[in-house]
Amino acid sequence: MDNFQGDLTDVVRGIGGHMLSPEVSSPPSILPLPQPSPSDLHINPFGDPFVSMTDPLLQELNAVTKSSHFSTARNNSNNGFLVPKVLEHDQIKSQCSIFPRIRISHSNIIHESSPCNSPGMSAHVMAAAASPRGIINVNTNSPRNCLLVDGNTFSSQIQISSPRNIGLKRRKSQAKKVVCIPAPAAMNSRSSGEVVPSDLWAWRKYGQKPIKGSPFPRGYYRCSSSKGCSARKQVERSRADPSMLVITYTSEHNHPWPIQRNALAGSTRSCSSNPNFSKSSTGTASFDGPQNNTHLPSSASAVKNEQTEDMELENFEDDDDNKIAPYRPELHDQPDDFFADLEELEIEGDSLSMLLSQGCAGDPNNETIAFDGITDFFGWSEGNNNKDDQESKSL
DNA sequence: CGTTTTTGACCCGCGC
DNA sequence: GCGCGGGTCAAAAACG
Repeated sequence: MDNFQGDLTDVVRGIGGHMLSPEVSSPPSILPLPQPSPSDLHINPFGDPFVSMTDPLLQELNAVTKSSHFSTARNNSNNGFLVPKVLEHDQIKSQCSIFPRIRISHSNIIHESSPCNSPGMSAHVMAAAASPRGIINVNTNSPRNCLLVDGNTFSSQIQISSPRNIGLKRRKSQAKKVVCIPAPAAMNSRSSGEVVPSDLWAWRKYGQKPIKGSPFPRGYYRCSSSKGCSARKQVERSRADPSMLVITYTSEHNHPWPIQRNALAGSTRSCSSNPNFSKSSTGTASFDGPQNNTHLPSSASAVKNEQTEDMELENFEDDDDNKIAPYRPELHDQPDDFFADLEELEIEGDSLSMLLSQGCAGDPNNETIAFDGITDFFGWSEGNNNKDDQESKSL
């Protein structure tokens, strides 16, 4: 058996995202972010061609990065700014193993309050876009898009690789979106001690394979939110940096955000490990429906809309496999019980609620957004360990 | 009971 | 054509 089997089994419901083609042997080049239209500026900071299938959490992250200029005047210890440094695929090195706690100031600056001392840390977003050659290189100097940072600059590297790698056939030519995220161990873990980043989509694991050359196995997940949904994702640890998780999204969701997470039984194995997935009185995971989607900080939901717009700018059409009608998430106004639900979350110690209460929900008066909610939401905060530990013990 | 996870087997693409 | 490696299937087990 594979000694590492447990490493990825728990990594699921993960972050939505950005892509990059793992098929590309050489590190993808860094792309300049497309210049968004004024209206887009609030939505798709990364110019993610897969926005239509991005998970809300990532979108939120995008929103954050977008709304901020990712300045990195400070990066050490406590006051360093958030540094969503996007590294080259498989070249992720020396990043914090833990997603930094992020704070968004009113001045559009993201602060990093994590112990991470690496200027580049956090969201490693790699986007793969269609390119005739597989890799597109673009550099964005736009303060808005480019999270340019070097030294103490903030680096947000967006990697774009073509979904259709030359020579690859159907299966391998599918457009892929790769997201690289920190994968702190022992967080949100199950018996295996693996991290379980969560998102609003319901993912069902359908396979796991050891990958040659990598000590870590790759987990295969498909969307279980809707039957017939072709959305899939692969989760594996970065070879270069085991502390990082590489999530590859394939295909798009052909349905709106799940109204309810179907899983009530088996899913709780992973879902329950995340305290942020509070259960409703009916036992339904809190982040499971369109309404719940809107429960995300406004930055997230707001982003969703416009990202969809940007999506059309990207190239999915070059691959037959991509001829999926762009998924257009239905954004709803905050439901009446929106804040009621938030309270529920807060009661359960959900940092997400804190995040919302601190301004992410769109309160312009709040100067700082405790982005801790993101990490907690993803189950990346150390606080989640407790529950996980408990769960582990029970297993 | 319904759903997910686990895991060995099978299928497929690719390089030789 | 063959072997390798990656991706998927599907049955059994686990879970609430």
